[in-house]
Amino acid sequence: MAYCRENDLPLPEQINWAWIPFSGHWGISTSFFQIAAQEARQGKKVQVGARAQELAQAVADHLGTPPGFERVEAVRGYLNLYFLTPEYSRRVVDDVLDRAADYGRGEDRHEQVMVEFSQPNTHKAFHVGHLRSAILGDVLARMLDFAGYETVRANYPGDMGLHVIKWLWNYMTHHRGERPETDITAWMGKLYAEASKRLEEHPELEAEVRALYARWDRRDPEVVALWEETREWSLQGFRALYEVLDVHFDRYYFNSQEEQAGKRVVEELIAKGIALDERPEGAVIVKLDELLGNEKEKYRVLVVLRSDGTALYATEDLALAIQKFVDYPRLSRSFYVVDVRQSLHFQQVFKTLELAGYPWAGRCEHIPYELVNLPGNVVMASREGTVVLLEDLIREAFSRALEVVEQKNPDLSAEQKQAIARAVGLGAIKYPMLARENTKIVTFDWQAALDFNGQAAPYIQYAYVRANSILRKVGGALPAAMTPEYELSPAEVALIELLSRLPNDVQRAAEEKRPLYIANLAYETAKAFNDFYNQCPVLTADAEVRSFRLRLVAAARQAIANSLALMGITAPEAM
RNA sequence: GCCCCUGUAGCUCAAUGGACAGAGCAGUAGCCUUCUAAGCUAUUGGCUGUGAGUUCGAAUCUCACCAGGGGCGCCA
Repeated sequence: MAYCRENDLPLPEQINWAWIPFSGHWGISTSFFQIAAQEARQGKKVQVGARAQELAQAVADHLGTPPGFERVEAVRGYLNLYFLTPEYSRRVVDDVLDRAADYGRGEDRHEQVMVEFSQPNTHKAFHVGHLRSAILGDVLARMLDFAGYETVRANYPGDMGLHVIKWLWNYMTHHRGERPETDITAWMGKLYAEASKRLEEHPELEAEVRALYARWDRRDPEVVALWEETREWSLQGFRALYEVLDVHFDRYYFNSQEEQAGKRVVEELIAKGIALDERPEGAVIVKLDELLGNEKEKYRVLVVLRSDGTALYATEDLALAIQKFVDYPRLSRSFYVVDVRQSLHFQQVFKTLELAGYPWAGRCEHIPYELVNLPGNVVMASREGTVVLLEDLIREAFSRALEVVEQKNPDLSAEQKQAIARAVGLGAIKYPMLARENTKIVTFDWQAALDFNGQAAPYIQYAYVRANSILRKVGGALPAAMTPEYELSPAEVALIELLSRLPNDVQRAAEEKRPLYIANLAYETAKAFNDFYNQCPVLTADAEVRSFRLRLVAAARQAIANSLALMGITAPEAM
């Protein structure tokens, strides 16, 4: 800046510093293309590339080598400032070790946010397609919490609807008195699929289902009692699965509880002139584009109540959105992790609430994600039988991981092997759902899901294990904080640089709701560690080198553990 | 008809508007008396769907088109 002023050059609005994008080199860089381009526009006859390099060189000469930096160079229009590696290395390693499990954690923002995710339907199976919302939502909540937000995790099971009535009908007519044994959710799903099949084969039986729905509407005690009992079975099954997945919730909302409240909200909308009551010929609708004066259709029409007066999903969503802010008045954001097909629906609901005058409506946000399909772009649907049940996937992943650990490390105790198999199997399941854009379809196939090599969670866990193994061999306390006096190898510099990125990437991932950034960083850090592991002996190195490297290994282990924790993946002590 | 998402190596995916577009898998050739080989090294593989535009600079932003997927008044 000073140099520009002195030399009568156009001042850049701000200097954008970026990391030098070469591995093994560590520092910051900026470019001079903008200034050169500005000059060109002002009529000076300059060739932008060459002029940028000229400026970079001039500034490099002007700067000399500022304190804290090792050297400064001008390359192809870029000005690169290389850190004084020993000092920065010490700072990063010390920081990681001092803050330990909190390394990467952001400052407390004094803001409360809610993440609603998972929304499983009771009386149905839990398949791999449902897994994405559970894992994505869980990790978003972990990231937001770690980034410094007070985070409320909410679940919203669909515990009433036609699917439940169908299930109850099938149970009452064919399974009365039966109870689920193990794999509750799979059993519930089986009965639901059976109900769908029966009704498909004998459409005349629909009348019985309708009659049962009417009994539910009257709150017939027998139906209500059976619903309550069987609903609890499903919820119990879900709790067991969440436990295995290490996914937890602070708050449960049920759509059965929002039904009446939703109807009251609709009454209010009608009274305010927002909703149009076309009953009995039509439904109760909100003509959003008309209300907003939009020329082109954008929000279209939201149906908020059926013509027969019964509630829809939208009815309940209106009530739920309100309920969340009643329960948590401080909420600065209310996130909905729901698949992308419901984007329009949520835009409509939030816009309707805004029109109704709820001041927080703009703080609701839908976080869309794409589906998990089967090869050939086949959508998972219980009715079609095109599903991979979560129970089956977990069982397969665990047993496959157990096989591998038996082979790799036969001397461990059976208990240890079980724990490792769980950690590895679960990691292998979660990672592929996190290491891609939310808006990209995940194609599930067994082979890829059970491949423990390459860019996958086990690779990252293995790096952790290797670091752990070195430190275990040494035992005792780490050497005291120190600045490395020897010349660090490129592998060491690259590793330290990656360790330093965690805090920044946590913020970025939380702001953009993209676990992908953490998944990538964790993998890259593990890769850098393996590189280091192969090139830089630790235990056999000279005393001073050994001491610093031990600290570096401990820091790497910590950073990897922290990013795995952010992804809800366990770091095993051995593998 | 309108709107949204996706299109990058044979396959699955990365890449704050910046420096030679990178990984994994698959293929090929190697590395275990040395901190765990679930690892590492080397090598093969690309007009980033097409065409314009903006910019000093585009996989990235804008527009048009092509291809695939999804959503659009009483399903959830």
